[in-house]
Amino acid sequence: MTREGVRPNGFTYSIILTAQPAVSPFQVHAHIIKTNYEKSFSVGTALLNAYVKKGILDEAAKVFELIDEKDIVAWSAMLAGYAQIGDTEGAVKIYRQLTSEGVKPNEFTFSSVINACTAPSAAVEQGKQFHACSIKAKLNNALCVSSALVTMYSKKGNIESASEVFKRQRKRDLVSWNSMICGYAQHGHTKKALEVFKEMRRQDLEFDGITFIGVITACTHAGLVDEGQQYFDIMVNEHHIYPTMEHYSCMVDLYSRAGMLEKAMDIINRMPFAASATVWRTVLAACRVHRNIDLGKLAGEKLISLQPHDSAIYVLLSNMYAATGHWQERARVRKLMNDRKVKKEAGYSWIEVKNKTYSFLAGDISHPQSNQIYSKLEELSTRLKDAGYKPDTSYVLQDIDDEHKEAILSQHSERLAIAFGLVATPAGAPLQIVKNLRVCGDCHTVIKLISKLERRDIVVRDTNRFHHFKEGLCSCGDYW
DNA sequence: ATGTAGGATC
Repeated sequence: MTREGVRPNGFTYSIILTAQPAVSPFQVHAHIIKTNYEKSFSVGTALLNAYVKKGILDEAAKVFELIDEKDIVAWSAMLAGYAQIGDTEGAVKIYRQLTSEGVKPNEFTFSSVINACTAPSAAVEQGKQFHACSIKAKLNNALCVSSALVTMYSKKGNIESASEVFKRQRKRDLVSWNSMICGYAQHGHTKKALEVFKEMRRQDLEFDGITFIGVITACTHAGLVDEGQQYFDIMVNEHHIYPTMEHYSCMVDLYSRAGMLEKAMDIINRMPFAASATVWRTVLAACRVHRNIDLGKLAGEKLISLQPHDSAIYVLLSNMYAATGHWQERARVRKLMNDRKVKKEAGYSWIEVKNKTYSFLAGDISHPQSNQIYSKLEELSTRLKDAGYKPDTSYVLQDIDDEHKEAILSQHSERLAIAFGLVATPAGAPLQIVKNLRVCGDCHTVIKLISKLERRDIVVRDTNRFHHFKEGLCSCGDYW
């Protein structure tokens, strides 16, 4: 077109920027600058969105700034960019700017800003506030807003509100149903997840691959191995949905978590893809739990070759060697880690108290109320022991004496966060904790006891799922 | 004729 001397206009750029597979936004950007289309809101929005899809957010923000008259579509596109990278503060800032300039948010705006509130570090209250705003704007019933709300509430640990939003929906589409199934699945509310699925069947609705990811995950979290396999078969044979890598990952997780590692390997060997890092990670984690050192070694080495800079892999592998007393192997992995300058990700826990988020590292003493936190932990320690608790030091994988191990356990980040929650909130108030790693077995035992001793409902979200602790028991039934 | 949205396993 340009060779024949036809000048592109705004439509040309918008169309080419949304073409699939995506073209390089940098290249088109150059043409846009040359022909002076940077200020156009439609071209600018398409361009910034192209940068967002590539994850280049600062470039997207620069493009956004240059748009002359930013309409709600341009604002929403920028907001969606921040939401996509999980930058809650950036998204909230954009929302405030657009409303203060008198621009009226639409359903896309709310859907994105609520989506931005699903980030682990975002305060639960934040999402709730945008829910309220969407009600005021009469946009809360839009499909994309409702499903964003269901996902936000369930990811923030509030499955009751998620299901409330879902129940009140008069109109639903596939995404609405999938959001609810996946929410229940992540909370380990297997029965409810399957009930929602059954309701879809009763109404003769269409499913897609994501529906079954939710359903199989629900089975995984309850150890329903046969049922999980049945749903996979139904998906393939009755609904002719072609399983993706993600489905095979779920199946490998289903079997390996239940300790059926041979069956898991069978799937890996027979699936039509090379196993992804996710698959091997699942296997490795299960090998650590079920103490299968040979397979763990295989999975660990595969993983290290696939992702040589992922610290979590080295940690899992070295922990497995430590847990089985293979100290030489453990030293080898640690050395590899040092040689490659791979640093372990620190374990963090967050707790929200009065709309503020507090974060804790293991052994953290930086909090202003540190003294109170540690004396609460002391007090709890005595009461826990009276209640029959014995620390399980096998979760401490340093080669040190038992007394030190107990001290390390007692200062895990989730315990500090809970102790702070106990002293900083009124008696009986529920606590919500978020953790960036998996909760350890000993902490799991302790939190169950604390929920009983202190009469508190405690919800812990780790990297895998939610644990609802209540009256000495956990919703996961000790299977996670 | 063009630009913005929600649901996925580790």
